[in-house]
Amino acid sequence: MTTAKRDTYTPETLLTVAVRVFNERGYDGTSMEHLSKAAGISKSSIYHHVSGKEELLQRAVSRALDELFAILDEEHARAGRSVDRLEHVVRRMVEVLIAELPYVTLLLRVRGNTATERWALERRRDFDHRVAELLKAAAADGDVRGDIEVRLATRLVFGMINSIVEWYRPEARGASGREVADAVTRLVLAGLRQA
Amino acid sequence: MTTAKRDTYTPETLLTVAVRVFNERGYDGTSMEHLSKAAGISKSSIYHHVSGKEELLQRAVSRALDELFAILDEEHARAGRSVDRLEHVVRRMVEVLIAELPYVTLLLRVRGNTATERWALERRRDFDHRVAELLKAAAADGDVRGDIEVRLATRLVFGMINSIVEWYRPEARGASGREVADAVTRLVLAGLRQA
DNA sequence: AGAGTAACCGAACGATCGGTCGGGACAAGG
DNA sequence: CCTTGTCCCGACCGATCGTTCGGTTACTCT
Repeated sequence: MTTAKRDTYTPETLLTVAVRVFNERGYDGTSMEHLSKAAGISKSSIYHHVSGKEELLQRAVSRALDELFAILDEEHARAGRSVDRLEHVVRRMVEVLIAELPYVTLLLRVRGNTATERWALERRRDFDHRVAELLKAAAADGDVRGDIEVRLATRLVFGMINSIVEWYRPEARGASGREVADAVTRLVLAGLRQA
Repeated sequence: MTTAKRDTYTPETLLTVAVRVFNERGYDGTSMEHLSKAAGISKSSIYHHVSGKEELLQRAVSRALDELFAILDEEHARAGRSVDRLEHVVRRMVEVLIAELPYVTLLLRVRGNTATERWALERRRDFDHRVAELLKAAAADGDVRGDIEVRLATRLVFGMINSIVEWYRPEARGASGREVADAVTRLVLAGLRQA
């Protein structure tokens, strides 16, 4: 029983199209008409696969959040010196962000207009706090410079990492995911580590 | 002839309200009904002051762009060693971003759905290129590390700076504008400068 | 007081929004 | 062959979109 169906849409394949359009036009700027044009099926047919526009958003941001939270469960993020665990998390965040680029992009742009968006914002805050605690622990160990506030540094580092979604394009072979992860890790840790 | 009118709206004061709402709900997610509620006047009254929704966006992003471009004309951005001019521009970008927070926030979120948005994106790209050339010159002087591509570093630095709009709130006395500018400049330059 | 005008309003415009509905095309299984 | 269920469609729903319009209020100037 292999998946030998006709080339028809599933909720997953439809999501791929929807997320692309959401990122191009913004979630609010995307109508179901836009989605139907991009998917090549009628507007009403979309409702055969998903309950509506918001379910597509929910599926997309959930996927991104799950991948990000999974980083914190990895071995190198749980054991070892705090500053090294932080380095691992930073590197993996960049890698996940690039591997799941459209989904993370959408996640980082939600504004909180609907219940789904507010739920996503809340989970994002949870994740941020977990990483902030890592940086705080590294500071307590004396492994990062003391002349920049931990809270401020966390936000700036997140800002740099998250900004990748604004310019990274996998098709344009400017820099591979690994190269970007290297550069970010080097730049951030060089700026943070105790001289 | 001082401006001793009644407390009535002008295009400028209306813009202040509109930009606030745009940032809360997103431009596409904001209806003229939302604006009228926030401004305390009727929907149709808004059209007495401005030609429509898009003019408000145009005024806002123009203001942000003008302030940013003005940085490049400042003396410290035009004379001296490239790496020092870069440091000055980075610091001033943070300061302008904080001083004109709502306007720059809106600018950084345009997606390109309308002609106005596409024009804003183009001017932003111009600004980015100007700063990238500064970093390139500093690299040619041997003042910044050579193991990170200039193009990549530019984008990451812009990412860190621009991310400030996502969390900085002037009313919450967490860190003053100057403190943030200090931290960013230190973090960025420590990561960039040749060891 | 009267004229002029800036500021504002409620009602309504056509267009588009997200979503619903009844039914048709088509492949699979008997 | 006929049923069954998946997949899809055009037509349409009430609501809301950005915008327009005719008209009223309220302030300024003479």
